[in-house]
Amino acid sequence: MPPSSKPYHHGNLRAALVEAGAELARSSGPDGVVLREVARRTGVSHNAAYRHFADRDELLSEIATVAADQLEQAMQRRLDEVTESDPARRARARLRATGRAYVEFALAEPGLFTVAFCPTDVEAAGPDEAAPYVLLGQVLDELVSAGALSPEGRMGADVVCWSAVHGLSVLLLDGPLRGLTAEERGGVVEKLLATIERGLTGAVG
Amino acid sequence: MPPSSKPYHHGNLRAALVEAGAELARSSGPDGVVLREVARRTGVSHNAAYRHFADRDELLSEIATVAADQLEQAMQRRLDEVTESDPARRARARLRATGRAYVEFALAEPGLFTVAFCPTDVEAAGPDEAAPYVLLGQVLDELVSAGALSPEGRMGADVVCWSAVHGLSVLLLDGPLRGLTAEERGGVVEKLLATIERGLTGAVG
DNA sequence: GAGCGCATGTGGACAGTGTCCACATGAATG
DNA sequence: CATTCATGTGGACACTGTCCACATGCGCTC
Repeated sequence: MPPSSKPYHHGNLRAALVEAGAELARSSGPDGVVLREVARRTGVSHNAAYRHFADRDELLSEIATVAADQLEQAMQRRLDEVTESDPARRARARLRATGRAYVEFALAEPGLFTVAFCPTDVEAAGPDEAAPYVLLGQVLDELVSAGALSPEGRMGADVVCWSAVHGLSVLLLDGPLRGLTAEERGGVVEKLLATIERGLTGAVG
Repeated sequence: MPPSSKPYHHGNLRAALVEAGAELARSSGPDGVVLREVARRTGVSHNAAYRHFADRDELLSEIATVAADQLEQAMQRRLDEVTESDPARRARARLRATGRAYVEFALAEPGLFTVAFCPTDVEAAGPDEAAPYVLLGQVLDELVSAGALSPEGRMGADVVCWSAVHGLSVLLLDGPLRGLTAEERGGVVEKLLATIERGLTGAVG
């Protein structure tokens, strides 16, 4: 039986709900993910979701995973665009690309970005599980391999980088920094990336 | 007529509502600020608030101002504790104290901190109005006066510092970094502050 | 000092939400 | 073919923000 049509009562309701919810999240953020509206869009009665999710929160946290994956993919795309060949310069460029992509995604997909980080209480998993975090860790490891970052400097560098770009994203999104022009935003992002890079490696290349 | 008792229908209902709302915000964050509960706690009927606020959002944004003021006061207190006398070292210490106080407040008062930065749509005011932002700007100016930060480096430094501590606060609060022990948190905060300081000034004192 | 107006507070209503319940349906199993 | 159990339905409840018509009484005007 092809996964299209309706092999069972509805077929893959769970996936359909997550998809509809993600669409809602994209356009309206966490508060836009209304259980009854998700059901409506999936062409199913309210309550149907309760056979697949204990809670609205459980659906939200599933959507959050989807959003985090999209963020990671966006970062990966930007990473792949780096063409620099000198190892140290390459690692530095890839670090900057990571940060740039992060803020870029937040501004391009504010709803998804917000959902990706909305407190969910579910999954007591540490930061190691978050896909974007893993990616950042790899890039920092490259920096160490290239000799641009000392092993001592590597410790906790993840959190420093992440905090900086995440904070900037939030402040630009709905914090006091919204309203900046695209040009101003660009300058601020570069300044932040340069500062972090210099702070971690002691120089900027 | 003393502002106690009830000089008019209720007296200063507006202020009472804001206070009750702030209490709710402190214990339960933005979603905890429920119009009807605020009214209940103030001993007034629901709807009464509508004579003083157009909207729940308008009340929330008033509470946000209160929360921002408390944040600023907490930062100011920590600033005043710096005793270093050498100008450059003093300015650096004060910058670190500012950042430390910011994260400290976020962790100590998560509800108020979140409310202080929840998107309110009201007041299109730029970042210049936010009290904590002004404080940070002053400290950075001290750094320039003390010769520890170049005027070019000063440009945009506000945003860099703010982004870093804000991002860290958010990630520690309900992001993937919650669950860190107090000790781990302390280490991360210091690492972040040192990195920013080195990135801005080129050295760490 | 009497009377009135308008800001202030009240009670009721409505739509919308998340969640619980009892019930319906039908695919898979014996 | 009958039964079972996961899956989906419809109705209900408590709760929310917001709008409405109405009540109340302070402060102004005559």
